[in-house]
Amino acid sequence: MAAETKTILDIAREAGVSPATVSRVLSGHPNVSAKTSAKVQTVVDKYRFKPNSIARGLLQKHSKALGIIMPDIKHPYYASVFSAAQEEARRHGYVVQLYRLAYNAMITDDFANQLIERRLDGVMLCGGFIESTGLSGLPAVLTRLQQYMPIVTICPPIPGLSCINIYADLAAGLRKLVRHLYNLGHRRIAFIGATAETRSMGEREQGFTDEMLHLGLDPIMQPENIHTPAMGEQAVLKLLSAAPPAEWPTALAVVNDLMALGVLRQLHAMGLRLPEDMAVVGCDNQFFSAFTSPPLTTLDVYSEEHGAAAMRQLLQAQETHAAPFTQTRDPTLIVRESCGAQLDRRTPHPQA
Amino acid sequence: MAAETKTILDIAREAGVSPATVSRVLSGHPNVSAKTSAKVQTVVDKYRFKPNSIARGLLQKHSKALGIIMPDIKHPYYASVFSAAQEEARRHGYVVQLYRLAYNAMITDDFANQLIERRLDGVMLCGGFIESTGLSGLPAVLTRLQQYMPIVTICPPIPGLSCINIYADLAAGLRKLVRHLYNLGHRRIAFIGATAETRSMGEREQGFTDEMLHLGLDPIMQPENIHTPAMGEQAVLKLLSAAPPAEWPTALAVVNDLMALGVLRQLHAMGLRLPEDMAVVGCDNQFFSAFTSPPLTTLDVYSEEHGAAAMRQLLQAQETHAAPFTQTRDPTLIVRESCGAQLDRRTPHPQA
DNA sequence: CTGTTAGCGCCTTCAA
DNA sequence: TTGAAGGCGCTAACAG
Repeated sequence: MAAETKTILDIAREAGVSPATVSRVLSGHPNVSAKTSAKVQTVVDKYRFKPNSIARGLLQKHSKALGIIMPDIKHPYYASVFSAAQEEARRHGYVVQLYRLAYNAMITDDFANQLIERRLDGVMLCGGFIESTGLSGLPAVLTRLQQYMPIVTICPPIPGLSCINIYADLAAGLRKLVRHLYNLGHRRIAFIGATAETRSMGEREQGFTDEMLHLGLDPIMQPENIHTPAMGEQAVLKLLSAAPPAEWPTALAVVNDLMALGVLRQLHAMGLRLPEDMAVVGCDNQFFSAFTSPPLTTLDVYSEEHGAAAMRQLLQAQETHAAPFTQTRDPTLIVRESCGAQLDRRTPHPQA
Repeated sequence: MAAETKTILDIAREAGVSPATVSRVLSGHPNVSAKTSAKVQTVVDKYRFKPNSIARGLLQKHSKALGIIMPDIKHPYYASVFSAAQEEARRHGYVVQLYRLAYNAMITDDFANQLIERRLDGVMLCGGFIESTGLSGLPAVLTRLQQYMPIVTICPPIPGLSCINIYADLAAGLRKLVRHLYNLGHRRIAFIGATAETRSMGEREQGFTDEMLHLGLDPIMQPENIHTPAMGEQAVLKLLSAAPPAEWPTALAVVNDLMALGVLRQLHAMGLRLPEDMAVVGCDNQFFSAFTSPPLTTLDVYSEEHGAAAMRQLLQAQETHAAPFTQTRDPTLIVRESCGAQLDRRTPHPQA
């Protein structure tokens, strides 16, 4: 391929100038006479010459490439973050590279080395092992990586690591959700998908439990480590078969909208009317959440805004060695029909 | 950042050998004595030295980076393709960069130049303008790009362009879908989302129409250029308000599952029972399609398989200048409940 | 087995 | 305003 790619030297020769001059016109350097510039431009156009950005990068010590590390681009949450981040990077002349890191995979030294060898200009981390609560060398690896390039994370702050950090306060979000259900008359509320394995999931659970206790209610927990639609179905089955219908919760808070997909389906399959017989709320406000039946009440967690903001900070961190900081925001409650908010309030919901 | 990055020269000096020797141990070259190798390795480890892959690339004339061009990574179809392609590339030591190209945006010379300047080792194109049916300089731009790097496309073949090409035969898929509905007793079937703007969408429409005519039925078309859930809602509204209920179609074939999301919702909102009052089928078999209500009968189009296969071909095309070829496959019918296949066949569906 | 030499393609002083 | 020279960090001959 690229059979006989011309170099800046070829162009210079043919234009009868020095390579330095060609370099100058290529980069729009001011000190070139209009005549010389035109002469060079002609040859450049003739061969559609494209300077080798790799060679340029070698000299200027940058790759104009940023890494994005996430567990699964097929998950709509990550897709949103990635998409917004890519667009922001592009606007600044950078390309993004995706590095997949499985949900349960540690960032090994080898993994970090890849990023270093590629001389990335920065790295954005989102989800996956970054969120692990387990003991690990995570802060150490990232601190080392950070000596080579700026890092920004989209997740609750990592203890022991100081870097730019942006996230949605999911605990606050879950509190909103619980309060909302409470105001609708619900007293027996279950949380589906509880897990302490990752911090962002742990935060949801914490927010739920805190608010329940605060309201004097007994939190009903249905733990699950995996939050797929299929697990949502199973979780409902387990939860509801553990008690007689009279003792069932009247509302279900699901750890995320993806899992809620399965919850809704299972509830339908059991012949329950939604939201009359059972209210359901989710979290993440995915593209499909307005189109479930019934449409899902959920939490907007600003995936795109955070992806773009994180990228902006990363770009900025390269120039100004800005001090690490944490930025957080409370999710917004999106009320649709699955919570039953539109039901006639004069017929109060059956209470515990 | 990267305060005082060591170079191979520093390592060589400290180890008391030549840079060439360091290079050799780094790349596992055989001709190095165990003793020297160990000596060098010690110094390498001491400084956690990472060779600059950019510099290496400059010499070896490769970037070990591949470009993936698609319109919207948030769309689950593209996310699947991208995800599988990334994984395949990674396994071969390559990174992938995402280049977004809006649905209706032409691949300009500038866009192609970016790829060339980055000295990508190959490019994969999927969806978007690549699929445009309009007159355009598309083959010209891509043919030029192809002089610099191998190209593989995932879409129906582009007239005037010769490159590796992988795709699912959507026309054949739609024929399957229509026949399936026909066998279930449906005679009035509408196609929602018809458009000739892109070839892959045009193929779906063509397959639908062909099979309807073949069966002696009158194809009912509801054209739409945009295939989002929201447009699905509107399309149903338009279609059904154009005729009295007695003349409504009994089945709807929707151009893709995303749009079907809105179709299902609107049908629910109108109080129709699904699939009894109206059968619905989609296309693409997205992750959510098994969890709609009712679960959607659809077509598997091998997004992941094709993403991985395309990447494999791209990698291979670099070494062996393999001749361009086209590979296609018929989508698989995925029967779920939205088509009514599980309904009691003894009570035949109301006929036209 | 190891070192020397010569660049990869570009940019950036420094002189002219 | 322009050119010459040196080097970014690495590897691939070619000697030894």
